[in-house]
Amino acid sequence: MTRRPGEIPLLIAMAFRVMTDQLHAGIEAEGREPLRPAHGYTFRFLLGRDDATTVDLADHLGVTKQAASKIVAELEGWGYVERRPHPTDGRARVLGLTAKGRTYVEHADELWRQAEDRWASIIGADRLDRLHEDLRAFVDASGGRAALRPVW
Amino acid sequence: MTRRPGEIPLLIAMAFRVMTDQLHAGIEAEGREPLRPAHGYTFRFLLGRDDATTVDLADHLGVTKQAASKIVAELEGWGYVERRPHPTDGRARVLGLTAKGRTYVEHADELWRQAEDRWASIIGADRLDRLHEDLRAFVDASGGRAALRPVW
DNA sequence: CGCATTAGTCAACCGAATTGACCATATCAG
DNA sequence: CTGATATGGTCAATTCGGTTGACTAATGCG
Repeated sequence: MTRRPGEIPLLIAMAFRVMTDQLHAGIEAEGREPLRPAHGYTFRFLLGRDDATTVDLADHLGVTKQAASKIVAELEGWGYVERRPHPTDGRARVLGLTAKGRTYVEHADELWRQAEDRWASIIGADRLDRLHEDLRAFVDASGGRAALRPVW
Repeated sequence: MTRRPGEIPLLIAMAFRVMTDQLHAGIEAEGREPLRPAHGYTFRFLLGRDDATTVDLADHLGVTKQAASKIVAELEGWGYVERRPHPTDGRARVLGLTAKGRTYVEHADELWRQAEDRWASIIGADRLDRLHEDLRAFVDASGGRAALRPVW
């Protein structure tokens, strides 16, 4: 088969767009704060670790600590995230999800599941699983953790 | 298999990042103008049609006509694109690739091929083909042509 | 102890988009 | 044919999300 070169990245960009748009539509319909993908990735990051600082988040997102700090401030203002003093380091603040934050993540997971299910219903769950593996393999092989950043 | 919900979009974003970064590295190494993804998509769009106006491009990219106009102006300044008067519509200008623009596209195709080959060498060409189909199926089923826009 | 490093903030700036106002040409209804 | 409306394009101001740079305060290693 002859793939047109450059088509895969284009399709990837579009697929990402479609999925996030679907999620975003779901969120907006609920009259929620204007949460952006970066916020979602922040939630997911904080779920995993309970000792993360703003600098850690910045590193994870692939942005400067100032930018990460802004994001955190926003989320804190909306009550999704809280900053607690670090137990041992007087300079640092430990980030954590509030109850509201955790509730939101569960809700978002449901929406993601729906988006993924839509895709699965088109190509089949097994192929979606394989696609998942292939994406993972490519990303892992390419330095493991690509910056998440704005994409153009 | 239990996929973690929300992981696929994350991986998609990362995969896109990785591919475009690889391409960008190739371009930059050649001391070329700072071409961005939007420029690439513009080239690809103009290759297909020879009667496109700035408004058409804006629609394709999913941005305002002002934004598209800036992109075109930039590309025109670098000699990749030219604006000719529209044969029948006195307001409009027809966009077209210059020889330099077409040469560039061929070159970019080569770089894309390389990026895709890298992926194929990891997961196998047949799986990449299938992945390509699956992306296409999803995008087509979701309104066919998602806006290309900034992705977060 | 002293000095380089690090977490975080404040402020200025930047790039790439947006909105809004506008002009000139096209198109359509009467 | 003419007048109203829609459309392609430009100019200017603003917005948004990020960056760079300078700084403070706490850390931790020699």
